[in-house]
Amino acid sequence: MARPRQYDPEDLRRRVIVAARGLLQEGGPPALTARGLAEAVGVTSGTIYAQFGGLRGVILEVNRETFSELRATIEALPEASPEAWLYSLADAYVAFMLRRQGVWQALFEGPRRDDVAPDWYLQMIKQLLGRIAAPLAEIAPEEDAAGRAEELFLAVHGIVAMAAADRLDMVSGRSPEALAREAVATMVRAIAPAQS
Amino acid sequence: MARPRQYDPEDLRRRVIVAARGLLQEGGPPALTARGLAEAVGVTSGTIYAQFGGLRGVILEVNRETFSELRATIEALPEASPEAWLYSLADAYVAFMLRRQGVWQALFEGPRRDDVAPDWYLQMIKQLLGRIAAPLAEIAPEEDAAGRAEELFLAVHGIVAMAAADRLDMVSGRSPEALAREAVATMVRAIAPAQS
DNA sequence: GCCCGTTAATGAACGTTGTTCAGTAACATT
DNA sequence: AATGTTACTGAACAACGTTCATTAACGGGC
Repeated sequence: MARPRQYDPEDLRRRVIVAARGLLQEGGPPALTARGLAEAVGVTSGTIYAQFGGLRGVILEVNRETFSELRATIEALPEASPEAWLYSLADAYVAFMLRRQGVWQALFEGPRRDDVAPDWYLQMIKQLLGRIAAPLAEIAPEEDAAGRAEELFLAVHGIVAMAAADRLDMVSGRSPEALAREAVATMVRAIAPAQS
Repeated sequence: MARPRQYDPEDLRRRVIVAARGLLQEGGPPALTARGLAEAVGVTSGTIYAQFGGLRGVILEVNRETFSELRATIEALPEASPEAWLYSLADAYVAFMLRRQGVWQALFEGPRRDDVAPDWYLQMIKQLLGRIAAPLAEIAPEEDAAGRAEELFLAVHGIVAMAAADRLDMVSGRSPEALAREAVATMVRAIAPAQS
């Protein structure tokens, strides 16, 4: 009852997202333009608007995948003692960002003051915080693990955000990995029960 | 030997910077457009380009003032014990950002990968780090105060950056002030000599 | 007194951006 | 065959940063 789809919509979505990630990766957020993306995929910008509702929609889907991969990466971390696991999480988190700097920048770039974050955004963060809280609770049962997890996450976020913007060297000569590990160490030292 | 300046260049620079801060403050970085700024000041965009070399130049001057005010704010903090001073620094830092969210966002927005930060940028950060390191050194003389200062700064930066982007509520229900103070507390607890 | 060199400032233009939407093309149904 | 419905195009729009030919207005040289 209609013109047949020239592109399989599922396939098209995938190709758009892949192309968008490619553009972000090599040129950062400014490289992700509607026309450039359309050309890379082989359609016109109008088609992308029909499918995603705009560039923000595309970025949102890219971010969804990024978060999803981050979760998978974390789930795949080998089991270890609570403390050791926190270190490997810090390492993995930094490495994850470094391997996708351009895409990572899109995660935090330009959220306008009035747009609401989708639910899955919040859920992903909540899940990540839970993953941090668990080992902290084991290390120091009498501490507020959830609160400490927020704190540790934000500390590492500060490091990673600076590194993602290529500005970490303004603050420190150390590598983001070293700084992230130290943030973990500091938290552990602060909450570990005194072992006189 | 030439057309007289229609505007006192010094006065013009001031008016441009003030207007730019106003636009940033009420609409964030997207509100700072060449034409909008020119109209707000009462000149044409070409004049701004002649004086500042472009929008980046204007933002740079705004940032210089922001940094300068931040330094002044910190210098004006009342003397106190090392630990108490760190808390008031954390408070002042958060309050400073909250009172200038739009301007603050411009500090970290869109530095392209290839542009170098001016010297005074680095100097301001170095100075701030030094101000953090001094009380840390008093609290824990045997620690690497400079390294710890970097660490604490980055932890607070993570909090403040999230809050500046109106995204802190995705991570924590607590206020940025509370989180920043806790970051200080954690650092102090981690490095304070064991007092058993 | 007149002209001219020099500089300040304008504002029209260029290219690119996100976004929209009237068209067009192509199939399913009647 | 005619019609309805949908997918897709691509031209258009407004706004952006930026450039630069043009204009305006003065001091100094003849």
